[in-house]
Amino acid sequence: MSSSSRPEILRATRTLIAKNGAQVSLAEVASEAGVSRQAVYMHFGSRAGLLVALVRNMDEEAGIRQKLERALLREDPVEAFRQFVKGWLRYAAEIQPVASMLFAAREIDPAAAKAWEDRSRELRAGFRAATVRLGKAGMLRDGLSATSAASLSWAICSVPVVEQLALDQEWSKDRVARQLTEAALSAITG
Amino acid sequence: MSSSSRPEILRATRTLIAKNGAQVSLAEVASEAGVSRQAVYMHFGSRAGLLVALVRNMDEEAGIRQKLERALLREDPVEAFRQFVKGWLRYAAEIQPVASMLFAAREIDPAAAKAWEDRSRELRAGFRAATVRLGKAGMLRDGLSATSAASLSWAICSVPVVEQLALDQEWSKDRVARQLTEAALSAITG
DNA sequence: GGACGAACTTGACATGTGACAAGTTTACGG
DNA sequence: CCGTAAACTTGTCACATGTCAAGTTCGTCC
Repeated sequence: MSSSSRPEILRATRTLIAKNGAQVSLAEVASEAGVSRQAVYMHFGSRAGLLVALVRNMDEEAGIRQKLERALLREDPVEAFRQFVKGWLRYAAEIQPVASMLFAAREIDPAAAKAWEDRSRELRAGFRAATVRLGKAGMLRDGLSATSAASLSWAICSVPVVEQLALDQEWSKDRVARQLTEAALSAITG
Repeated sequence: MSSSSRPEILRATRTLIAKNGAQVSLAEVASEAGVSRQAVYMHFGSRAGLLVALVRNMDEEAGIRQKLERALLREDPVEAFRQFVKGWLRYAAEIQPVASMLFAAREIDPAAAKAWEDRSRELRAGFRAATVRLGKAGMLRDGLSATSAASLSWAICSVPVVEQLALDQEWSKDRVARQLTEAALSAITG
């Protein structure tokens, strides 16, 4: 058995979440993937583990990391920040259903909490790279360090906010991305 | 049986959440309240129903609605917005554990989703009262209606953001409130 | 070709949520 | 004092998550 059913399980999960939203049981996933329920536990340990793996999988498929790193190469620090944030927000809107499930699972599952924490830290590091450059250009608000500005802008642009806005205003993903980008920029610059 | 055990169940829930966080089963709650598990279902219908009732209960106890309405009485629209938002944020930090549980429950429980939605609408109306006045004073950013500004600032000041920042930065509740207030204000004004 | 190990299956069990049915207690109005 | 209705109990069931144990089926290495 050289081929693992892991990718098949991930595919099945995505299909079912796309179809049914959060109401997806692991038994359904297993059935859709054509494996036993236990196989899911073998590969992913828990529901949260499956969601974490799914997010990572989507990250890689979208090449989001490279895209965001490329955004940071811009010379103008403001443009670098804008492109970075906009890139993240557009992607955030896409993964929102899965990310929200993970965010919710975090409440009761310590493993999910840790996974979310790790992911947050990574992204915050990206935001920080952008805010450090804004700081060097003397553009951050008084009393705001690059680190604090990174936390602040990251929190403002996090998945729950994107979700909330999408529901509230029925804005397009693009409109949400544009509005939040400008909001984050004004929030941390003078 | 003139006295209902409803308040007792709410009290027990609060106690247990304060002690154990989100890992609280309804059986534990019932036991702590000295009633049967079914009694909890009689009064609140579901786990989500219990959380909704608990949040409403805390709202009333804190008199948050009156406090926020009072903030809106300020003459200066900027000060009214600041006081309103700061008032909300300080309270949000207090109810954060319960509110986060409700937010998470929303993913799988339609009743929780609706309850959250209702609550959001109420608060957004408050934000809107503040942004309308900013709009009349010509202080909103170009292309931003009072309604959009309300959604935006409300999303930026929502419970998950408060939670994220508190975790990220280990800022005090007050510091989170101050930073987010200024962030929201800059985000919607020119 | 036979032993070994990884991937996977079947089956069982513990715990939590939520629904349902059939009782019991208690206050209260007639 | 009796009947009724609300509040509550006990007991049971379906279903989801997560864990454990004992198989089976492969490919692979010697």
